[in-house]
Amino acid sequence: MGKEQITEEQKKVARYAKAMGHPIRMYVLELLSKQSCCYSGDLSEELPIVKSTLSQHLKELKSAGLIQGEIETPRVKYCINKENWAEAQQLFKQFLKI
Amino acid sequence: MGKEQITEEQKKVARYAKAMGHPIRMYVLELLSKQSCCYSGDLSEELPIVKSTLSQHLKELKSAGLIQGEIETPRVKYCINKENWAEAQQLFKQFLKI
DNA sequence: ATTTTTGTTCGTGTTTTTACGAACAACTAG
DNA sequence: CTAGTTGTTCGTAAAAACACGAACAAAAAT
Repeated sequence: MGKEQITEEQKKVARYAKAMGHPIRMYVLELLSKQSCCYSGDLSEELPIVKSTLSQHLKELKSAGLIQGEIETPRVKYCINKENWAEAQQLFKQFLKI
Repeated sequence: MGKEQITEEQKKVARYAKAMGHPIRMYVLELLSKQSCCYSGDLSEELPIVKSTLSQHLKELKSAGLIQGEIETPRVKYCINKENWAEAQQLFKQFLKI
């Protein structure tokens, strides 16, 4: 077994891909990438999961850097993290050669 | 909590993304998408994992439909699954709007 | 000062993922 | 027939992902 050949870029794409690797999270990302923002409650109404589970998925997307949350008491407004979203677009574009 | 709003396309992209969601698998996919084919042994030499673990990752990629293996005794030649790779390209392109 | 609203966090349990080494399978070479 | 080569599968273990309900937190409304 040789030395590590895996690049930082590959790690980054893998990290983003992992965050995208669940239907619920894909749904959220697709929605946010279209309209840029929404409230957690709106998602909760549409999706077949309890709010605590949704909260976990949003946390996962946040920790991957793909979204960000802003408190607007008593609600939380979630938006695409534009900077990282752009990076993800770029990385996937390169990777997929599209 | 409302009805299931998640589309089949979102499930498909999530499935592909999940398969891409590990650095080792990203490495393999990127290599195969460039040169179309390679032997398992070549990968094993380059990557910092034991062969059984590599075999598991290849199995995962295969079950996601992104690669396919062909026995060339005593070796196994792995290639991109062109049809599904094209579908993945298409789906990500749509999803990322790139 | 309560109650209500909106989400997060915590505790729990189940399932899946990841990784390793040993054992096995299939075919070739000596 | 016995080595050797190349990968897969099996057995195992540890970590992470996923989902739920209960409890909690923060601010607004009554």
